Amino acid sequence: MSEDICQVNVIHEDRVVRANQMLPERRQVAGLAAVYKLLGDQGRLKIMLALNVCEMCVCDLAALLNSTPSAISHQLRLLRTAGLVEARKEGKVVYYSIGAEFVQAFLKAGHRYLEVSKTA
Amino acid sequence: MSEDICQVNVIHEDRVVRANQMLPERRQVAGLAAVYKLLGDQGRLKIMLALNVCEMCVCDLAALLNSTPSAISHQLRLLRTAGLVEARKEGKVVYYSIGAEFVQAFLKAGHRYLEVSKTA
DNA sequence: TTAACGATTGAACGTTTATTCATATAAGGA
DNA sequence: TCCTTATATGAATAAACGTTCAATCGTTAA
Repeated sequence: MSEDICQVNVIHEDRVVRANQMLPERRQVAGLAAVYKLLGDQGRLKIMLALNVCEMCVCDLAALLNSTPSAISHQLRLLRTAGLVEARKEGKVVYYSIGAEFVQAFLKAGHRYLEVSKTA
Repeated sequence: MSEDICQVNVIHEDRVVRANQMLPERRQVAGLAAVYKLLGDQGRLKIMLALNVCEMCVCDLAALLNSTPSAISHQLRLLRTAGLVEARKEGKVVYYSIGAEFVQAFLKAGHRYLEVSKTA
């Protein structure tokens, strides 16, 4: 009867140890995954790509995505909470724009992917 | 009684038109979102970060993620179908590694994010 | 003040998704 | 051959997710 908690039979312990040392902390991986997840929805990704062109209000985005202001607003709240977009209010209208510089690095990686997948 | 199919009141039609022209085709946005979505899970992201260090077998990854070979195998199948990883069989052991160059651009964007979020 | 509009919110619904468990395949060693 | 090990797979369950609908808030114009 083994005392191991983990039943997995590690084949290459050296690799596991090395990878484990290279991995960011749990919290950081979680934060990074959260960003990817937000970009991993077609609607939200379109929003981000659109805001990368120019700032827009909720109605504009709803028209662009052929969706409803309510649905868009829900998505924007998620993006805003994560700091991916920021809001600016002008009268009744709320304008949204890209919220942090690092976001563009993600979108740039996306564009590279699109070029590759085009030629393939 | 309006004939508009879309009930949304577009405020800045010029912006909507411009953003619409800049957006990639529907299929491409979908493909890109699919990649982000795959990276948007903590487990899969860890797998990708680990494979970016060195190739590993299913058992190694299971040990690293403190998970089961079955769960890992399911995730690897998704990553493999999307071309994010590739498999190499050697005897009973299957070694997985990063499947395409563009993947590294995504992970690099991720690292930039981690640096920013550290200082913040 | 009232009405109209842009935006937000909360609850409910249906769908998608990750994990688990049991089973199956495939390869090596006894 | 039979048993063990490394993966893979399918079905089932529970959690997470996106959209919808109805209601609400805040602002501007009448």
